[in-house]
Amino acid sequence: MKTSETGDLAEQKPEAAKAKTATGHGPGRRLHGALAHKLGTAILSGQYGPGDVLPGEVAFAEELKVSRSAYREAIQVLTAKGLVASRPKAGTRVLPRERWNLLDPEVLAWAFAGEPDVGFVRDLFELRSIIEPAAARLAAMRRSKDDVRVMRDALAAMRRHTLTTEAGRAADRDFHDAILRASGNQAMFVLSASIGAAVHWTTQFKQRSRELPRNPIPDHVRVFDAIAAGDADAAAEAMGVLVDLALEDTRSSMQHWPREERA
Amino acid sequence: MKTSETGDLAEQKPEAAKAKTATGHGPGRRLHGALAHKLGTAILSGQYGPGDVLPGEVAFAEELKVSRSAYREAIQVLTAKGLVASRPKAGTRVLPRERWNLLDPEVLAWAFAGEPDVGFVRDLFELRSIIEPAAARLAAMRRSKDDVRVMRDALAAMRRHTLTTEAGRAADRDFHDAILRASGNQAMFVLSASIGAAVHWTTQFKQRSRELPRNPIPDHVRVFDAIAAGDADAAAEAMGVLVDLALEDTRSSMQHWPREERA
DNA sequence: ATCTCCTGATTTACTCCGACATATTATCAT
DNA sequence: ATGATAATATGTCGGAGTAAATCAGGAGAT
Repeated sequence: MKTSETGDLAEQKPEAAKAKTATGHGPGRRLHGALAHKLGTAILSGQYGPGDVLPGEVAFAEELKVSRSAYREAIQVLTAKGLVASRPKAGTRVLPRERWNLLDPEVLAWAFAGEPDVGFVRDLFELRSIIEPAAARLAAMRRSKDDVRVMRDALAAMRRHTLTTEAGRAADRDFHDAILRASGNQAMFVLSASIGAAVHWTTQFKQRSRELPRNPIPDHVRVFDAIAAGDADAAAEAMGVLVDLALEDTRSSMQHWPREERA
Repeated sequence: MKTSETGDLAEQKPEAAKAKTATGHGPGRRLHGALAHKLGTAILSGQYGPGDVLPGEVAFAEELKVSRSAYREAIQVLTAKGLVASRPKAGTRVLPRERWNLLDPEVLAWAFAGEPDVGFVRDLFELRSIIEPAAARLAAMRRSKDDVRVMRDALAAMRRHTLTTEAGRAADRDFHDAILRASGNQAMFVLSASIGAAVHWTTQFKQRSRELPRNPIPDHVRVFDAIAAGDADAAAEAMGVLVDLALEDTRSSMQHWPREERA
């Protein structure tokens, strides 16, 4: 992959892919970034639960073989994402889940780094089933010619590569991204980063379990046609079907899909 | 609750409100937190636009009269929220708006710290008009007795204090929070922090311009009754009306509401 | 002569270290 | 039980050294 979630800037640069972007010296990111990833996944995986208090700065930093500065910067990242909070004397403790910015792309990545919580995946799809049809409706009303072109290109790329390849999955993300962008709503487009991540991870899951049982192209074509034609109701309807089918595929590929009741 | 956006931990503590939470020694938060706020608002207000590169660490830290440690920790916070990215030699530059986590509660607070962008407010209400009716629908199907009780209490508090008081606005937030929570969807509840912030700031706006022209209680009662009765369609419908009315009020209180076209 | 590619030099962020300041909790005396 | 006091962990500071990426220069090929 071309580093999709690792925070890289300078995308205005035409191309400088030296193919050896992964320096390989252990942490690809900077040290504090790698630390934040390590601690973030530890928290998301439940290794440190809400209310738990982490070891003291000096002790923990020494245990992790990093300086206090690097450790503190990592903690600031986690604090910014609502995972932990620090106070003098009281130490650094993990906040209740309600405070976590679960829709933050990086947090989402951490959540899917290990075995993802099936309940959370269900919630994400439920959110998709609400957001994306509405976005498709707005996109049908507001899309520009440029939006349509991007969607058409992404669709063609999907057809060419199929979802079995990374390029195909990237095209899938591009397609959904283009719709969110065409909705003309900044706040909604921000969710595309979150939803895109969710789609990415779950698609990977489907991939892992078995061959794709369904050809996703026709569903996408229906959505595209409706948006291109400016038919808002049809776009929303088609997108609703698409998400439902994706949910169905994901559900069947996850062993036991619980209908857990909320506590 | 007091201190809605200031990151306080230890809410499990029964009560330790010393009433002097605002220490008053200038920055209420820690220094790096105050710095992040300062820089964040500067970026959100457009003082530093996307692509701009900030002064070097040493120079900027000295100019701000803080140590490089504090400055760097603040930058890590901004980086975690997608506002900036740093690279050796290249410096620290502001990322394009698309990368900003605009739904992060803290970022939202920074966005509303100055004169808020009317287009962005419109987008937030549009998002509300999509999320909240859907959440109300789910809440009608899944609400527990406890959820209903919380909503009833919040409604009573709203009636008692009215939206002219801070307590009343807090009750309003609690009401909407309770609905999002009752939806039984973690991902959706996370949005309540964002939506709640948006409601808070816009309500404050309405307050600033003139007396509330409309009594919000009846709308809320209709939503509550439908959820309590378990009528999903009625709940979604009532919530849709509520958001539309709130949008109408906000629109009329902002001088010129542009129907700007997207670039 | 122009362009490409490689090489090195400079600038900048990154990491580390040790010390002090501050805030909060816990302890102890009243 | 209440207040002052001490202990402890986070917060802040300043400097030194490392690693990395960009820019400039030069050798080579077109």
